[in-house]
Amino acid sequence: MTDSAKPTLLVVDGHSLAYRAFFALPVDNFTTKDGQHTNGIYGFLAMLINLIKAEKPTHLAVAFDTSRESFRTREYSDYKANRSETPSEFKGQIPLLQDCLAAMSIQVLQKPDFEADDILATLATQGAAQGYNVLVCSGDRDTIQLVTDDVTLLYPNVQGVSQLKRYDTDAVIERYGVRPEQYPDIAALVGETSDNLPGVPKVGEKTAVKWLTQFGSLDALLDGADGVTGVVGNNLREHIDAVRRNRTLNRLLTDVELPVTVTDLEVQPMDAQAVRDIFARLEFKSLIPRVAELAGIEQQMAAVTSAAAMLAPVAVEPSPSDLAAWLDEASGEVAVTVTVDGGLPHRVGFSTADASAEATWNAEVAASLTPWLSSDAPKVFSDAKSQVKALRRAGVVLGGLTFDIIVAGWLMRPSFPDKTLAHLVDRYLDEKLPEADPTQLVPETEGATPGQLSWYTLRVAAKVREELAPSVASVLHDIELPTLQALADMELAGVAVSHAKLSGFSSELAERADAIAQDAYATIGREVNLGSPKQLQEVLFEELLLPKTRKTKTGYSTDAAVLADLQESNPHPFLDQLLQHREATKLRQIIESLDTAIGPDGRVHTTYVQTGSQTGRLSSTDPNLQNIPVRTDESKRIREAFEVGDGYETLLTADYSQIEMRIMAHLSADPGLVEAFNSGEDLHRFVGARVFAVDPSEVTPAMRTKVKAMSYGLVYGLSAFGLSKQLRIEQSEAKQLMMEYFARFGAVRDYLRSSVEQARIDGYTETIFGRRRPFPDLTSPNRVLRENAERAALNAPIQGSAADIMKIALFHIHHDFAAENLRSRVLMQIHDELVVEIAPGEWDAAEKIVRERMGDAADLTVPLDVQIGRGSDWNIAGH
DNA sequence: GCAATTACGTA
DNA sequence: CGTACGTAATTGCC
Repeated sequence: MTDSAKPTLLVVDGHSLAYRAFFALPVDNFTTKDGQHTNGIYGFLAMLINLIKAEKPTHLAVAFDTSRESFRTREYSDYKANRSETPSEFKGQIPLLQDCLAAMSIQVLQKPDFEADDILATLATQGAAQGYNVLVCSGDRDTIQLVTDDVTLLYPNVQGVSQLKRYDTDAVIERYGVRPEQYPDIAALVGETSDNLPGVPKVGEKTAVKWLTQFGSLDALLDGADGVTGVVGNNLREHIDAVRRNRTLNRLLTDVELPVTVTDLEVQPMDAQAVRDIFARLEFKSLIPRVAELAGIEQQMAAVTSAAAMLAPVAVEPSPSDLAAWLDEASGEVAVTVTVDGGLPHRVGFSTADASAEATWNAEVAASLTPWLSSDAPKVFSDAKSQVKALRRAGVVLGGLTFDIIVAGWLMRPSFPDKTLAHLVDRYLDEKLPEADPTQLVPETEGATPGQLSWYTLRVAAKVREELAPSVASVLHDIELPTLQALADMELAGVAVSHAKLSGFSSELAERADAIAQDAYATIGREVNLGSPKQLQEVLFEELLLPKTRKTKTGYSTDAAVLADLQESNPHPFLDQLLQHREATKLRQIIESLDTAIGPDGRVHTTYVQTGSQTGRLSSTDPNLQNIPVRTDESKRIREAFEVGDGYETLLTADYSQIEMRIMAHLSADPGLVEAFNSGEDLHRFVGARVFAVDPSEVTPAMRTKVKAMSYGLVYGLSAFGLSKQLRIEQSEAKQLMMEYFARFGAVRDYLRSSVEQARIDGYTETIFGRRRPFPDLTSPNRVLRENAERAALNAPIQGSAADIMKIALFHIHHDFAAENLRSRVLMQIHDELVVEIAPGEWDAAEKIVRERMGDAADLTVPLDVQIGRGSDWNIAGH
């Protein structure tokens, strides 16, 4: 029992426990999508969390070995020499584990030349002397010697680390028959196989205990060794030096000099955001709430000493005219929050540095506030787009949008999911946004009102601005905020989709899928769920006995590439039937989701997620209009359902051709590639002619396919292995192709190399327009993480610059259409393509704007080529 | 009911 | 062992 009046010090041997967890947990179940093994980290943290929860330590530290070498190996070179090489899968986990502990504000201690247990011994001794209850958690038996009335050992059971056994003095006596301080004497006599310390032959615990009880101490035993009879007595006399050596080596040091004292180990509040970040990276979803629970306890404790968070002022609710007058007089920026109900404004709230006000949206409020809302008076929002849309539905065109904290937060940290005001309040203000609990009918806590939300928004904006690099700020103001307004209008406009065209096709595909399924069942003689990879594996690899394919986490892959390979090596009708079934059902899925998304206005309104990618691209959801099939004949029928809407004349599509390769030419300034784009020749033909040293007219389709794959692959960091795989050629041939390619376009390789190197130095990549993406993993000692980061870093400036260019073109077009009073409007953006709905009589004017704005969006050393199409539906217009 | 996994559509 | 996304179905866990 612990004395609750005393503080509790918990010291943990990180290395030995993580190592046990590593072997106890199946590595297959603990691997991130990046390939990082996490079983040791996970097992250790799960144990530590349970331990903290159960023991509630007031002071805490985790110690690590720095390497296998220590003063002990210098004294006895065979110490631990029999241990097998530490698996590399484990080694890489230790730095990540230490990152986790740092995020949890847990003190990590290690010291060259000493083992973790020496640090534990030193801290335990200090702690006990200073009146702490001390808990030592270690997987090394030598720590038994530390147990006293004040020091308890927590030792893992044989299996894993989930169960810890408590050793106090009585428990040690019960288990080993001697007092804790005598345990090293026993160990010295018996020896420790795991440390490569042989003891006295034929002497086990029983004999050792008997001797010690008989002689009273190890010294007395060794002095009186001549009096010990029998074979074991002879053995003892012969191995007396080994015993002395063992006893020296297994004595833990209690006077290691450390940079901290026990009082410095007081439990600190966790950095909640850092914990979430690193746990998310390691994909420890289930651990996050468990840590949060702990953090809650700690924050309560910490709150006693730290100042209470500022409380949001109660917003006043003035008359509409007073509110408008107050806004007009506001000197600086005003934060605005519009709550939306049924797509329309419901409540509006405003906050300046020193006051907040709010109102319920109605005709009178709308009339009073519209002039200010549509003016250039500076306004800050949190996630403006949905609010901009609501206002626009109410007839108000928002002006003066100068900051959006969600977009700005994303620009600074595009990889982190700070997608709500609450996240940002947490991260930048270190406060909790009051939120109503949606699971409770009568919430215990009130949610913040719009005025209060604005107050938080304004304060977050100030913090975010401080951290915003100038180049990123310019991306926000010059690209993202204008784009936001254009996106709002695109979403509101939607695109007309014909239910009639879709529903017929859908049932046709359903019938086809059904028929294929029946054939497939006949082929294999039973019914299976063709949508279940698990059941398919049984059929393919156990019943049809086809060769095993690429491994996945849960078995063997059955994806299309794998099935195509199988079909080639082991042709079987089932494979084809499965592929066809997949194709039909997938197509039907897409059609169905599209069909159900058609609104009462006959149009589909997607949502563009402006913060949806790490590179600067948009993403599209509910439904995703950026992955509508295009490659096959069947998919054309889907695009035919995207029609010009009532009151409009035709659709226009405009796409950038080879924009990423053009950006590559610009950034690398490769003379060959620049010439390719300035020559007017087909890019792949031109490149093929150079690579294969033939005349452009002699470039065969096969040659063109190869250089095309190579060119596109470059942008993604493709390897010779990947290239050979894709082109189904020998790796040696792929290697040769890459050599020839770089011999002719060497500046491309130089650029790619130097851009990754620069990113390693800076810690981030930057697009032509200054958009940044951090890459902390470029310096990771973990090869998987590092190489993944290198490929992403290679791609980010190219994909990101293309996204910048498209956004610039988009908002310019949007702006020009309005400025020239055209009714024509942009409907969709598919990364390098725009779809525009042209009002009657406006083709020439609209086409000119689109062509010029896209062509002039960036000033590169190569031209931006824009392809324009026209037609009554997306399929026709897209040609 | 939720999360993980697999597969697949786009640029 | 190719970047960036979103969706849907199955499956296993809580």
